[in-house]
Amino acid sequence: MIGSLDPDQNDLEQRILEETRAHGPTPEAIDLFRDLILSYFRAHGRDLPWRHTTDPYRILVSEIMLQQTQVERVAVKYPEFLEQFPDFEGLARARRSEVLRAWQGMGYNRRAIALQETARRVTEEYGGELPADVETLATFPGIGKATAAAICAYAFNMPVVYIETNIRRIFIHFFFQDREGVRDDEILPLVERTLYRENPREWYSALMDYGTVLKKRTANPNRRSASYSRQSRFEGSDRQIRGQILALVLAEGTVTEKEVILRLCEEPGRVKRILGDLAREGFVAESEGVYTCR
DNA sequence: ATCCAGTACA
DNA sequence: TGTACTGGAT
Repeated sequence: MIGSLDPDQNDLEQRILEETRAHGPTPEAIDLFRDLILSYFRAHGRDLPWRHTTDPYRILVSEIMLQQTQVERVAVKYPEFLEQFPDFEGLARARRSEVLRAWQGMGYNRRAIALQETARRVTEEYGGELPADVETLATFPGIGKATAAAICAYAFNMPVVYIETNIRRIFIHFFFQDREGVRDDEILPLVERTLYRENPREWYSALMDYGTVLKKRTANPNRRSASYSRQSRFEGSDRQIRGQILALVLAEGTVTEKEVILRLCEEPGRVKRILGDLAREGFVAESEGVYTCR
């Protein structure tokens, strides 16, 4: 049963909360915390497609997909995408329109362009081998500090220290119980101290799963993060229009600006502007008033 | 309404 | 430091 803790895990959680509340992140609290996260994972860890591989390409694809997209949706797209684009070379030489088509439904379509660009650079500049260090990985488009570190943990089992939303939620819950405005630079030393160095890959998988159950049981602790901010409305946004235009181009193959304006029922000036944005960002190419996606 | 294994750019 | 980016689930 997802979202439930065994009685002994529930007990562990209470002891950690009491210990940190009374004395802060003591060595004892750190030990109990590590026990809890690992015992939960070993009893209830999720069986996810990207946990059956350590292939750097496959880990990269999973991490890019998982940026701001729910696990359940990625779990559906991921195997399909890998079947169509099985390795760096296959993705590098694919048509952009095919990559975007395969990405449809995931959102944040620019990730697909960035991922293909990364695949091309890996094949052309790195002999088809994904570099195994955080600094180099962060030079690729669409790969920032968090994704670079995650790749190092999952593909290369390196003891990296990083923060993303599940990690943030867990550490705020356990170690910053009565705090507001918790900054990431306050959390990072605790990520470092708690890291299970015997197996970073298992440790970070375990953190992801505990973060997920915690979300189900508590008011989101991330609202007490300094980096928390609400996101803007989607309905009626440029983002929505962008998605609609791209879907139209992918469906039709080629469209004129006039056709796009006609089909969208939006302010013509707005549609023109967004179409221009999409062209600049490489989603579509314009030639003599006709837009296509190669 | 909220928010999801964030990144890039102003 | 703040904001745009996508779309679906709850």
